[in-house]
Amino acid sequence: MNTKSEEDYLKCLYHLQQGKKSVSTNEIANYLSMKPSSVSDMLKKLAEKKCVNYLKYKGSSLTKKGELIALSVIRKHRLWETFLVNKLGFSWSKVHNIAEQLEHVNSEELIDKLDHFLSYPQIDPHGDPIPQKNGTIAQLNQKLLSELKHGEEGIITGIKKGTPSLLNFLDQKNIKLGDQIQLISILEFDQSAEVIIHEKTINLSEKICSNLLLETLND
Amino acid sequence: MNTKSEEDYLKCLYHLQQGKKSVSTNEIANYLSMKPSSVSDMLKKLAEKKCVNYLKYKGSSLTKKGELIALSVIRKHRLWETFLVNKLGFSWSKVHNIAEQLEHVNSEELIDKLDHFLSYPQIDPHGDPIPQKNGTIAQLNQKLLSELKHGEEGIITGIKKGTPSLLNFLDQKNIKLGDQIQLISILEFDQSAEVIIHEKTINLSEKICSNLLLETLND
DNA sequence: TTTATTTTTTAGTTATGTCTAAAAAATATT
DNA sequence: AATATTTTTTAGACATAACTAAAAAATAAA
Repeated sequence: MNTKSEEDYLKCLYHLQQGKKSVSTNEIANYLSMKPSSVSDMLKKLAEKKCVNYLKYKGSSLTKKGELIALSVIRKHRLWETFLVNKLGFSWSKVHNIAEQLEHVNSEELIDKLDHFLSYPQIDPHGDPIPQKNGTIAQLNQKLLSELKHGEEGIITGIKKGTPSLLNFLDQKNIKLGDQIQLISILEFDQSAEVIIHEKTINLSEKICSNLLLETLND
Repeated sequence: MNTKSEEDYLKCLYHLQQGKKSVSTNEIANYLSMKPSSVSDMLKKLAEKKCVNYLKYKGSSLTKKGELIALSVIRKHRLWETFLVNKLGFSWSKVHNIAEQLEHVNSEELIDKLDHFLSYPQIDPHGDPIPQKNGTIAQLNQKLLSELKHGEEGIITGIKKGTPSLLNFLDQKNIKLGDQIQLISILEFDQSAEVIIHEKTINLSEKICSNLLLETLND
């Protein structure tokens, strides 16, 4: 098993590594609000555990083993965030710190059952993909609601052009960032959309659909 | 804030103190599987934080402050156990270790919302009372289902005389320890009972009712 | 009541994970 | 290419919370 601290470093490395081949000690220190000397120590330790590739003075990267651990922590984090928002009614923006704690609770059965309880979500309320148990993680696309195909679904992650009247409308309908939305059909005569949100079907005008940004799964 | 370790000691002291005025260092060490010397150190520390009354060589007890902390940890533990059993479908007997971890997650808002999500339960799946937010904790009674008043409810915590046919019947109806059950009415002609369990109303014979042990709230 | 036993505490050690300060390596500047 | 600057590592210190071993206090037995 890994300590909370080790898990935090691996997760950090995963996030910083995106696109690059290696991450510098200073970057990690900065991200975790720690001193570079502390980071050196931990990198040495994680290298011994075969979780990171570490070359003195040359930066570090996750091994396959380290990556799988990082993904499992991210999986737990994002499942808990989904739970906090969808089941407990937390707002999208207040769940991070709590999920930071919950992600370190150690029980595979707990996560399996939580995943089931949440109906195997693939995107968290921030619109980030939830890694699967086997470590695969979906690539997401940002799309407008108006660009969705019938049946396709996504998580609301932004508004293209946020006029007060649009924000007001969304607020009144209780449509928020992090909400899941599924396109059912588009009516021909006015291009308005039938969508399912909050487990209810409603109709949204073309103008609204072309202003709602979604994160969607790749097909 | 208190460390996980401090919380474990306070909780332990709460449990060991029931009925007594003070608890010996050895008892605590034994309960927590630690060496008495470690316990002495921690008691000194908790005494400085005004959480325990500690007299060298004379044993220790919780202060009011320490008791409130202990009760809040126990509250978290029992709410999480209720969640694990009632929402995630864990069996009664497998939740303790997970709740041991979850009880140290620190967020008042999380616990408030969890409490609401669970509909403010008063008894956990083991039949133990859940402390309220203000630190009050109900006294429970053990009763037979047949002794309940109309509308009264309880948690199944045992079977008086467990014949194979009774166990078989309960198993077949999926009635388990930790399940909540509410008495609706008793039919006059055969003394059988209408009860609500698993959100459904069913009828149980007098013989079954007089063999099911429940923990119930005091009136 | 003196001695033996048990309990508890103190003193010193260890592992984890942080820190500061100084040294070493890598990178940038002249 | 030599020097200056930045980055990274090493070395040593500290807090937490455990440990072992030895000393001190309390309790039990002779």
